[in-house]
Amino acid sequence: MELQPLVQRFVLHFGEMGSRWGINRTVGQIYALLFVSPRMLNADEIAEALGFSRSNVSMGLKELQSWKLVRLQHQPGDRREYFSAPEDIWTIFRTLAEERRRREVDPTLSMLRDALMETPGSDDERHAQQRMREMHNLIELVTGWFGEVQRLEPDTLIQLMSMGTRISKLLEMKDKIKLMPGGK
Amino acid sequence: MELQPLVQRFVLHFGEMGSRWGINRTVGQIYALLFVSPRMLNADEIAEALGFSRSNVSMGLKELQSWKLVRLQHQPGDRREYFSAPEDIWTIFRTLAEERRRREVDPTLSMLRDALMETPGSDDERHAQQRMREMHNLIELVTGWFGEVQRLEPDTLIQLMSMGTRISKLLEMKDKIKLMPGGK
DNA sequence: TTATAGTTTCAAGAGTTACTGAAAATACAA
DNA sequence: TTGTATTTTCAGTAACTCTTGAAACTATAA
Repeated sequence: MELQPLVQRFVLHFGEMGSRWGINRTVGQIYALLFVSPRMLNADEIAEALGFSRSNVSMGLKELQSWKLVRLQHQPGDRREYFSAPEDIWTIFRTLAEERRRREVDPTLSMLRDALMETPGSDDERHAQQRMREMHNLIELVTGWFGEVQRLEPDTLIQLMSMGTRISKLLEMKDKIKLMPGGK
Repeated sequence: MELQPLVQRFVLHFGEMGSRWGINRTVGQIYALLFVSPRMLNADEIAEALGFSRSNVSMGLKELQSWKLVRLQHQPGDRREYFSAPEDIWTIFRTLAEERRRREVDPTLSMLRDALMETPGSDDERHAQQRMREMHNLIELVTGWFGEVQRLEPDTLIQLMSMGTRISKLLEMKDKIKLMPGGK
C-alpha cells in the first residue's frame, strides 16, 4: 500500500510531534495513519505503509492500546487483528486527557500531598511548602474542573467554548440575579 | 548548599516528570529548584545543589529562558546572573500553555490548513481530509477558547472553574432569558 | 589597556531509547 | 494431536540525546 501524499504529510508530521511529547515517532505515525484511514488496518498493512518492521509496529500498537487510543477488532473470516482510532474526535481528546492525568498529574498530586503533610524544619522549607501548596491547589482546581467539564455533552461544551470570554459577562449576570430581592 | 529533604523529593520528581515531556531531567530539576527557592540563584549555586556540571546548568537555563519560564536579574555588587521562577503560579501556567501552543499547536494547525486546501485525488483522500477537518476544528475551538479565557482575571477564572458542570445550568438560564419577551 | 570573574560553546564519551530480525509463543484449523 | 498463520518477546545494534571538561568568549574592574 503506497501512502497518498496528503496522508503522507499528516503521518510524518505526527511522527515529529510525537517525539516532542513522550511518544516516539513510530507510535505517532501509526496513530496518525489509523486516524485518517477509512477502514481498520492490520499490523502488516501498517508496517508496509509506514516502512517499519513488523515487530516495531507490534510494540507501537501495544503502546497505543495501553493509552486506550485504539480499538482492536477481528474481521469475520480473518484471523488477523484489525485496529482503528475512535470515530468521535471528542472521545479521542477525552481519552488522551484522561490518560495523561492518570500518568502525569496524579503522581505529582500525590507527591505534593505527601510533601504538604510534613512539618517544615526551616524557613526555607516553609517557603518551599507554601509554593508546593500553590501548585497543588492550581492543579486540583484545573484537573477537577476539567474532569467535570468532560462529562458535559459535546454540544454543550462547544457552546460553552464558543462563548469565550463572554462567559464572564454571564458570571456577572448571575451575581446580579443572586443579589436581587427574591433571588435565590 | 545541601538540599533539604522536602525540596529534594520535589526536585527529583520533576526531573522524572520532565523526561516524560520533551524536557530533560536537568531542565526539570533546575526549574523545580527555582520554583521553591526563597531567593534568586546563580548558575553555580544551582550546579552545586543539583550536582550537575556548570555547563549543563548553563544549557538548561538557556532552554528555560527560551521557554520564558525564568527571569534573569543582576544583584547589586555581583557580576553573576541570578535566576528565578515567576512568583505568580498563574503566570507560569499561562506562559507554559502559550509556549506549547506556539511550538506544537501552531505548526500542526498550519499543516492541517495546508492539507485542507488541497483537492483530494481519491475517496480515501477525501475521507482523510474530512478527518483532518474535524481535528482542525477541534484544535481551533479549544485553543481559541483557551486563549480568550487566559485573558480573564485569575479571580474570575477561579470562580468559573469552581463552578464545574454547574456552568451548564448557567447556559440554560441564558437561553431562557434570550427567549423571554423583551430579552435581548 | 590587562587581568579576572563569569558564561557559553563544542567535541567526545556516556547513557538512553528505538528498531530490527530471529526465535518463541499463541491461536486456530484440520 | 500436528501444522500453519499470526503475534510477541528479546538480544543486539543503530540512532539519538545528555553530560562533561576544556577552550573560547564576554563583560567588568583596576
